[in-house]
Amino acid sequence: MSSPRKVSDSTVRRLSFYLRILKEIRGRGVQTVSSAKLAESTRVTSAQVRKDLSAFGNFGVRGRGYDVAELQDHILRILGLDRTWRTIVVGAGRLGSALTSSEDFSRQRFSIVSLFDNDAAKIGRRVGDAEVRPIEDLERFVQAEDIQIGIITTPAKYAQEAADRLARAGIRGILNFAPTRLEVADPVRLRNVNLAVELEGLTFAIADVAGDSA
Amino acid sequence: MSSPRKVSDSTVRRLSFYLRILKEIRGRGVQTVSSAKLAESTRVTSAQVRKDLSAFGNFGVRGRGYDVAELQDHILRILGLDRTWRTIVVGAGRLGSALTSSEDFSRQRFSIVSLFDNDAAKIGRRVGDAEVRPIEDLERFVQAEDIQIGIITTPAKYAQEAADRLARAGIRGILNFAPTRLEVADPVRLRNVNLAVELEGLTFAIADVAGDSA
DNA sequence: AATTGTGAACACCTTCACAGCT
DNA sequence: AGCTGTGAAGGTGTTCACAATT
Repeated sequence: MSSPRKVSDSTVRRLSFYLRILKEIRGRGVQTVSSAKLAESTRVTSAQVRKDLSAFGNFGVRGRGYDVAELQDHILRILGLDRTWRTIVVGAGRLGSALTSSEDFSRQRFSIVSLFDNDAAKIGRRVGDAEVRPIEDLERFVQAEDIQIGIITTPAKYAQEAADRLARAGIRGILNFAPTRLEVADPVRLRNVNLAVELEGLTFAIADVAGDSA
Repeated sequence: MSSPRKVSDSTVRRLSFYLRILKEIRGRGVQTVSSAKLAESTRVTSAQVRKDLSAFGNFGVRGRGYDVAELQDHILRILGLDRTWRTIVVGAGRLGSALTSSEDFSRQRFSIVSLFDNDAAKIGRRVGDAEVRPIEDLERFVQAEDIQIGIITTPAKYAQEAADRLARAGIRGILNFAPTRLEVADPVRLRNVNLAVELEGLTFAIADVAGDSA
């Protein structure tokens, strides 16, 4: 619906935070919110909030602020959360299983439909509502079940193969937790979460005298 | 050891990537590496690699490049990985348990010594080498066992209490997986990993026509 | 009176390009 | 000849500050 020129990753991340605040204050029955109030709750400046939002439209009313429900709907649509995303997890280890059962996913509009693994011992096991299937069935399953998102939680050595299978099957986005750089061809979107990098960022900040908490 | 003025978060993240590449090529017996080679493997420019490294010292040799083993040692020290970090997990749910057993942690210099939970049913349970203890024992344990890092994997509503306990006990850094903004006072370092934000960043990129894969 | 939307200023980060060292 | 280290240029993201609007 929207067609912004270029939106920074930081802006998109902040939209997620605004959304969380909006949900909370909407639950308290508040009708209207100012950029200053949103800024306070998310630890950014009010100008930042207004710039972020104005990249997608003029959602506010001068002198009054933003309508909470309306703004929430706008951001949901911008982030593509006005629909359910059919998702699979590749790698049915502890992390994959934990994510599958996580409330973060089910409470949002993400439905984890199945897990895949190459370990015969895990096939058929149930994790929440999903079942673990053999990796060989991945392509067929993605196409038959109209899966849009794949989450990779395999060991690093299998992650590229997982990405290739997902890409071949026509997946639209990949969230990669394996500690390795993946190659994916153009229409597929890739996002990485690397736990070691986060921990090392923390030890750097602790070990060093410099830096500032975030 | 080093005392750089100000180092950006992006630089620190890239150091983690360089480290991974260095480990790999060192394993292959390579002695020397150029910024161009490091850049190629990590998808940045060679100038970026040199700038990142030069913030901490002159590690390279003009005309020759960087000594692989030496550079690895430097980065390990910079990131505070030349020691073992005693760590606890607060929230012994699926995610906390998965992280505790994760190779990412044990393979690096992180030792997860114990988990804490407020659910009586979980107390005493073992996860890998660690045992789940009651949350009330946290402060005493952190001090007695000289714990430096706390990982929060509780539900959002308990996360601030967990952070307060950790801070009170004198923890040095917190890695927070709970989807909420935590307040921590000054000497404590905080880093957040928010799975919902990552997923929403992905759906934004898919839903929208704009953007570029990363 | 309050608060948005935004051009301009500012700060930060990345890339260029080359002098300097081996 | 090859490659680093870095000042300068270029680019991107953030904050300021104020005109516009209710």
